[in-house]
Amino acid sequence: MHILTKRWICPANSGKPGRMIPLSHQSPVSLSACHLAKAIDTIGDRWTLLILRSALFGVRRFDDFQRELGAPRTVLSGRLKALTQNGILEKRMYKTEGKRARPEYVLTKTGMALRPVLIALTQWSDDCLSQGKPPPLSFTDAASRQPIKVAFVDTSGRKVPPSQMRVALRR
Amino acid sequence: MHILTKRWICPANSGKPGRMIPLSHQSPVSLSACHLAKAIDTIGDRWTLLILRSALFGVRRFDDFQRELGAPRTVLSGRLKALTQNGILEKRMYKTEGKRARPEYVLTKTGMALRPVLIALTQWSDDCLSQGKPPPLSFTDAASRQPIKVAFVDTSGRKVPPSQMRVALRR
DNA sequence: CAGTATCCGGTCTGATACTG
DNA sequence: CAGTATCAGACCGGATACTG
Repeated sequence: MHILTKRWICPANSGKPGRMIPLSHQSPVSLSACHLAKAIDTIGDRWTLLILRSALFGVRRFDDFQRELGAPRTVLSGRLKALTQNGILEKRMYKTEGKRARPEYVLTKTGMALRPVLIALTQWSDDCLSQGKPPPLSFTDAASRQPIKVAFVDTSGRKVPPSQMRVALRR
Repeated sequence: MHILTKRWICPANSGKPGRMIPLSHQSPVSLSACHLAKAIDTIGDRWTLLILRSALFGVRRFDDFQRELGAPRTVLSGRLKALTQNGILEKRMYKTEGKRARPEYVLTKTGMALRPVLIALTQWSDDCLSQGKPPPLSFTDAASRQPIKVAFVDTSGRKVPPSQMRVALRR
């Protein structure tokens, strides 16, 4: 039916018709087999994303999430449970001197691995959504103090321009 | 109250307590001023994200989206309208020889700029969510044919390890 | 604190049908 | 095709209260 017969290639879209992603009537991968779709099912929800935002900023306690997000407690409870079950947050007991233990929700390794996603989203917002407003946060390299961006890199660690990126169906 | 008094620094979390993001009771940026929160409000919704997934794979027509996603037509209609109003999709008329014009929804430059976000999400899913299942898609450099990853880079285009990344509040 | 329980009005979802 | 119309039911948002 289309390009997929041999191998599915997705060039960059520069706005010029010739370089546009070719029209297709169906994605190359079914929703049920698509890893991206699975990720969307797991964290692609407004409250869940807002919780992850706060978590990346160091928020860990139920009432801190609740106060900051203004989410109904029942909803927050449900989302934290789901994130815990999916291995993105870990619920653990935090004990301080003299006080009794309290639960806290901490990002697991899997949860921390979402950082590039959320930072890429932040930079998209900085670049495309904010009309003139300067970004309140800056991301920098600890050593050089230069600004950091999210971008495509090859195996040697060199930046690859988006126009050079190709998507192919695994054989 | 916490680290924010001087400058807010967010080191990497390697799982070891000493390197964890410090506990905070509140994010350094209010929800209303946060660019990330704005992005979440704009596209942080299951159907919207699934629509963007299909759009990046070249789907452009109403019924193609509907068939692939199984979304209620009313919902799909609403999401496409919102994405168009937010400048992420452009609704335009596509005319083919002899047939009458039909509408199609094409990613704008702003929409295409979401590609790193969705590819980062795909790679997160590949790395953390898929139990053994190999990813159905591969992302490569057109020239070298090497695999491509989403990562942090500095201004010189060199990859920066996540542990070197710092977040600071703009003064 | 950290939740669970309950209630209510509203929006979203899902299914099906209908129109230009 | 590309939508709008309609409708029942689920889920959400907001409030408040209760418990360990």
